[in-house]
Amino acid sequence: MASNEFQALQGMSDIHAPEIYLWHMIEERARQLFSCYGYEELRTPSLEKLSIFKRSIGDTTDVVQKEMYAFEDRGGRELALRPEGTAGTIRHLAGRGEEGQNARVFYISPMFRCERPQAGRKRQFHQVGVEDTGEPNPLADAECIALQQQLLEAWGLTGSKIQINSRGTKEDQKLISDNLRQLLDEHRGDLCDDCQRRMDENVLRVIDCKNEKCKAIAATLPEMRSFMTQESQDYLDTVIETLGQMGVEVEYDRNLVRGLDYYVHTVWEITHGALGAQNAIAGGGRYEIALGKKAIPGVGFAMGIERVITSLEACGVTAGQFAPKGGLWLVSLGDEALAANMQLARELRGKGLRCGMELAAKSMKAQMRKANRAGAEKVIIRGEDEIAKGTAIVKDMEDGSQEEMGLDDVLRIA
RNA sequence: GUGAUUGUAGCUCAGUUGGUUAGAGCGCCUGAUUGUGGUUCAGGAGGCCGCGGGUUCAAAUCCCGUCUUUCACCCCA
Repeated sequence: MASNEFQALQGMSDIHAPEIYLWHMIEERARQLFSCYGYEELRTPSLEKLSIFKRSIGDTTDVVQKEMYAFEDRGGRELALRPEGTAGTIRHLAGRGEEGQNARVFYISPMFRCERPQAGRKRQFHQVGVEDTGEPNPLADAECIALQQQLLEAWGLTGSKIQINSRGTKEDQKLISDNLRQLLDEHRGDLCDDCQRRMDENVLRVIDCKNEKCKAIAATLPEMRSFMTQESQDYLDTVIETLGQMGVEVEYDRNLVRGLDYYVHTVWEITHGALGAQNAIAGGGRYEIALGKKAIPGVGFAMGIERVITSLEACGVTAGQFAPKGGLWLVSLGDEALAANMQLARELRGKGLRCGMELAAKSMKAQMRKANRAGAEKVIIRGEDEIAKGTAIVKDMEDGSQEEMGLDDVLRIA
């Protein structure tokens, strides 16, 4: 049915079986691993004040300027659907005072960005992310990256690559920007239009521009880290060294900067070859976010579930592997048996068993076909004859053998 | 937001230079002697040809608009 009437909005999709079983696996394993690291789940509203995003993500970023679903509600309040999870999480933690300054929380939630859809880019997409608040500490950054790596392993994802870099402190960033602006000034005319704009708004973005000319110019510049204090450089080295000791392989990328304003020090990105142009399955970094007077420092990451799924499929991990299978199927013959079997099914299901049955009077053949299609391991046949005798026939769908037995025995076997 | 691309049965797709009742495979339903699935055989149901206009004696097919799909730019997870 290709009619628009029944279609979800552009760039949004209904997630249904069997794919949903992959989602379940992803979410279950994430919750389990996060718990091992002492993270607790946080569910914040999808809708927030627009100002929350402007202040944390950055007023001039593309995400805020042209990708958000922002609107006025009936009371004239400026609101926006969250384009990412960190802002709302920090809003929540900031309200918890001291407790929020040293917290570990994770979320698994839908995010919204009003962009043109393409491979790996939906208007409603889903992220699993964590935030670990606390004063800057390279070990915390390393642990966060290691956790992320372990999560990928738990999902069965292989072939991903972690790239890491540092943006330095806020003070370093001023120095870096000033220096870059000065060095780039003579090349200004050779830069692409976007980068000419970025020169004033956010010079750092010039460094990771994909335009060939810009790339060539960027290659002539000194590494970003060379403009940072020794302390900041040591910070990055410690993160990388610690990860090495933990057996987590990362690749230093001198041009990685990432687009959101709140990042300081460590930033990283995980990419996977199975993806298209949008090849990042995850991104993360250390940040400092000031919603009130006091900035909240922390480190965190977010992973795009849809992109993880694409990558998993390339690794041979499919939804079918996690779909429920087996179970029982109850076959009834005659109205009386149908009514009696409703009660039997209720009992079996109450014991935690998967048990299907046909609720309309259908031929035995039709019921058997359904049982087969449902992948039932055993079929319990209980028609009028069996009810009169107080028995049921249990048939093994694998080898076709069957046996008539008392109802009590049926319950015991099931 | 820009550029390209797609839309025909539940699914995957055919459909000749516009020309009769729009097809296939898979799936679904019903049968092949009484109450037994998968394989086989026979039969059957199921389409506003995305939607709205237009051209024409005639449109799934040509033109315009619109929505949608996919991909890239841009941006990011």
